[in-house]
Amino acid sequence: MTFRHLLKVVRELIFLSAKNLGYISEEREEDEENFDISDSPRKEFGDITCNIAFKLSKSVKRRPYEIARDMVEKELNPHIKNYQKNRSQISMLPALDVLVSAEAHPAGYINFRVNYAVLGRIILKEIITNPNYGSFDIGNGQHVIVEHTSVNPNKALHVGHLRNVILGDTIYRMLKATNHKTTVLNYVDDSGSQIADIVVGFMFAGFPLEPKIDSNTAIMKFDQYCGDEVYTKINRMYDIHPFLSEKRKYVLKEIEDPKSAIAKFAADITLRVLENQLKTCWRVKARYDLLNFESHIVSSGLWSSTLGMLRDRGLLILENNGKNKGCWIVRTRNGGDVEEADKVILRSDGTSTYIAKDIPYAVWKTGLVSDPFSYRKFAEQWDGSILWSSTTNDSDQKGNTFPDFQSRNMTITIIDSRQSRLQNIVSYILSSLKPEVTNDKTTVEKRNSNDYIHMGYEAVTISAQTAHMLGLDIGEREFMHMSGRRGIYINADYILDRLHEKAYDEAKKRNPTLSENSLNEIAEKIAIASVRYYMNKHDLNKIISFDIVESLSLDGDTGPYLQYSYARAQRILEKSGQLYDSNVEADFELLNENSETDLIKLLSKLDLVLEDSVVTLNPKTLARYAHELATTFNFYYEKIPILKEKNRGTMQARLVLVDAFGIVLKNVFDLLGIEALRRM
RNA sequence: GGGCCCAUAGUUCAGCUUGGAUAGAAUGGCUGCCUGCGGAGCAGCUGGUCGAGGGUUCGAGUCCCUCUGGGCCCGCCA
Repeated sequence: MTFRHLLKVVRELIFLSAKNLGYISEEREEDEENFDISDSPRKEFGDITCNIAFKLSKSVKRRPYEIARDMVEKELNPHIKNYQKNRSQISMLPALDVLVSAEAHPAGYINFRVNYAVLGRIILKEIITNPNYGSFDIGNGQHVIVEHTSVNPNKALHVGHLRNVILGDTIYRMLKATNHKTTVLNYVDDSGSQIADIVVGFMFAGFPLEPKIDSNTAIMKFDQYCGDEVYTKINRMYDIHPFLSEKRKYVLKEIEDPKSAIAKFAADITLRVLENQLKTCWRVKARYDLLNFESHIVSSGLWSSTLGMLRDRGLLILENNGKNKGCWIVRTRNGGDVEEADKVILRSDGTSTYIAKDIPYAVWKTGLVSDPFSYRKFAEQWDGSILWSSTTNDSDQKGNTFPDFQSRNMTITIIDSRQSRLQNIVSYILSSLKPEVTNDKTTVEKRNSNDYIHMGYEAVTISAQTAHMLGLDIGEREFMHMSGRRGIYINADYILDRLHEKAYDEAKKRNPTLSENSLNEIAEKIAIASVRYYMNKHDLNKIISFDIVESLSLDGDTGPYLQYSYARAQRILEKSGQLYDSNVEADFELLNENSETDLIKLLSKLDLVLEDSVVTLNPKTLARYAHELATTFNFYYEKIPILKEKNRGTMQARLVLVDAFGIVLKNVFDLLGIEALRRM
């Protein structure tokens, strides 16, 4: 019995009442079901509110208030008062005793009041006894592929990448909690020109293979060294030293041949950078199931077989005229009303464009081809799971049994919205390749719209203030876009380290006797919570203007604030010692303060919130809920004494509430990838 | 020129999907609250022509249209 069930029961009750009074006729049932049941915006309007009277007033030709009053007096209140009699008509009937009354508000709403003694008893008991409270079945075991991160392996992650990693990992956690089978992919573009840049830097521009170690600074991570030093500098050197540009072309060509010495060197570098990048991803508690290497798409034959398939279906066409003469292209003006330029897939010299490898990859993901890859174990991750890697060397997979990575249900690709156009093209190609299921229209519609989802989000930019701090001139602009090539970005580990230091200082102030180890452990968890909450709480369609000063704050609407409210609750439970026994029945009628019933109501909404977040693929909703939980509890904490309460029964009931709050918040933490702390 | 996205308090953002009752946080500024369950907190004050103009509606921050300002994309770059 959660708030979701409660809303459902109220809906049934309203619907039944409206029908009994003739407001809704049998034949128009479907149209008339379009009314809202939701929680009331303000306490004085009760707990649950319904706008059906507004919706009916047109067809019934009476004023909303009259309809509302009629329903309340003749049907709703009698039902609520005598709910026992109506067992046969209303399902889930235990819920009816959760309602106290209905009333018609002069504005036209029907407002219901909830019996918190009953709701509290049901919901708190459920929370305390069910460790998975909040998780429920939306996915029905459906297999969903989530691709995220996919950072070119020539640089360290910056805060923009962090948004991708964290959003992706949170989506994975949400899907898992709602009974989806999940496979998380990380695509490694190991054959692009950015790799060539690094190789040129090492082999022809004299960059040492190991970063220089300053006497007083820590060793620079290799991925950071490649990105900060080699990549940005080599890009400036091309203009000055034309011979390096020549070398770049040469390297690019050599990389294509897996047996060449340069290809092997490039592969070593790629692997080293990748391992460094993964450390950062793992640090923020992301995890993956599989690494897909771009080069394997070619060497496995997936590339050529997909090309063949596209040609056979007439999707890939050799252009004979115009500016694209001699290229193999996809005509992207689908549907007729959108006029777009055709997209070149193969250049006239036979080489492939940037989007090209995305197509076979998407085809592979959605299971439109049988799996051409072999797999090997790449690493064991922090959560104990195996990270696999694609390989084209069959001997690698000897004795390995690996999961089925392809999904025939749904794939979600998380890339920032600058890639929207390309993702639309990929999606269009996939839907054209898909076997038609013409006998079931809804299936076709559902498949085409839901199968391949691009989850886009806006970029993380550098705020004006931070840009000034970094000595960047941005004129009158309010923010500045990051650029890997130009070396304009804020390193992810750098931000995490600063947060760690700050959290360490704060924790030491409060816990002077704790060991260094414990303090560092706490500081790290606070740093991660801070950055994960920050990335999750923003709207996907909004640019994040990243400000270093503001992002280092540990107060207010931040991850640490959430952790703090959890720690407070745990300290109460800890101190209660023998006084609290979660197995003992409590008298929940004693929880009648507003601050208590507000909290109970909020706790009962977790599954509603989770459902909303999953259906709309929007972690923000969950993050906001976590914050609301924390503020509601903090208010309660300040206002109501618990351990100092004289009445043992009241104390017991309050302790149950505190315990339940902790469990719910921790479950939300698990979804957001934040660690709960008992002490900080 | 075409497409996508954004505009709400000094600042950073919720609320818009599904229209409804007095537009919410955080932060900043000012003011209170620790011998009390942890002050990484709580309370109060301050602060809003919801970018502009039309339209739909009994009712628009929310839906539709136009405009303005800003960002991104539109390559045989990646």
